[in-house]
Amino acid sequence: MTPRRQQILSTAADLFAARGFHGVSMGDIGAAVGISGPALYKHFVSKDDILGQCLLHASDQLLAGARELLSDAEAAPGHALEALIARHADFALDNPALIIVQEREWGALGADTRAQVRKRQLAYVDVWCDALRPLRPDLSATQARAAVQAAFGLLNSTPHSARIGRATMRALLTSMARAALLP
Amino acid sequence: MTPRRQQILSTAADLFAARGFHGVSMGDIGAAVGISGPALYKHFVSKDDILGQCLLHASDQLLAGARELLSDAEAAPGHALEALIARHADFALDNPALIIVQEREWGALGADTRAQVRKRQLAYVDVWCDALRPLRPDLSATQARAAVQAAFGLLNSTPHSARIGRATMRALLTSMARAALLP
DNA sequence: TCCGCTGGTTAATGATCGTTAACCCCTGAG
DNA sequence: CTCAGGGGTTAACGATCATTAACCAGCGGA
Repeated sequence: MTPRRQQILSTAADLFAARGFHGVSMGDIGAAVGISGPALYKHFVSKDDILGQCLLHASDQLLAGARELLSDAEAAPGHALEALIARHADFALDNPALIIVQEREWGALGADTRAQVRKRQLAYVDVWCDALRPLRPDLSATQARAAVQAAFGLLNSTPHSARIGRATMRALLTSMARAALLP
Repeated sequence: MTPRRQQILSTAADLFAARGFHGVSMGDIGAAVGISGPALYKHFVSKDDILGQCLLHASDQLLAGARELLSDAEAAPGHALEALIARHADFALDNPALIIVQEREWGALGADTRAQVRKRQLAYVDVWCDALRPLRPDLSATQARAAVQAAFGLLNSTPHSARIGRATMRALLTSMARAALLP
């Protein structure tokens, strides 16, 4: 991927996170990267395409990171969930815009792209559930999914309140998520 | 407030939650309540006014509910936080649209209305912090705020995953929030 | 009975938006 | 040297939107 494309995607994610997909115009995105409106069509086929690439990229990163963690040999069953929490917290702290856009704008996607993103998101939740259920045999499968989603909500609250140093916030979020998920 | 106004506000909140403020037209809102576009101006001065009333109503309900709880005599310092958690969980389960709109669209408000909503939200966070800090003297004031925001993220995750019975979800969310906030 | 208000209607206006068209400059390979 | 194509530009088109204008039906009180 050319650096221009990456710059556009990153800038667009920031704008989408701040004002919502429909609240950002092609002119806004272009201006934010120093070119002007229609020039974006040299890099993306449409505005929806830009959003789609943002979300595909985000869900890809999360899922790939989680899978990489689990295939790393030292996955003592107790440490898998701990590692997932830490990795997710880092991602949320480093990419607040992607976090916001991913949880907010998936409904604005075309059916095809939405299905692709949805598949990655479900697979990501599955990875978490596989790590959680051995530690929480009291939870049914659906309850485990709901608990994982709630933990995401906790970890993803980062963008809404960033008045604390990054390291402190990381420690706070990870310890809260651990306490919320483990009995 | 006339019932028509309430119907419009509730319907608009659902639409805003589903497609975002800029993704909903006045025609959409009108059609959803059985009247047509411009008729809405007989009840609200503008589209931004509709959003503003939604958010003012939501933040008012949350804050008033919390204050009512605390003024109820039996506020044993340990039970205040517990009651806040339960009340917030109920609100989130009963008004998912208001929860979504409140955390998503406050940036689309005019400066004046945004300030009013912001004041209520900050006051609401303060009520929580006052209930939390006696139980967690290890947290600084800013850390306590961040922890409370994270708990909101957890409790507000309801709309994103409602595949579980209401009672079960309520029990799960409240126990997770309690575990996340208390040592 | 008449009158004014409440809550509707459709048509029109002006702005904005996504997208396309037509054109241009630069640069690097042959 | 040339010349093709990548990456820009501005102008124009059609759609959609928020908002206003003009009009109208029903109804409660003088």
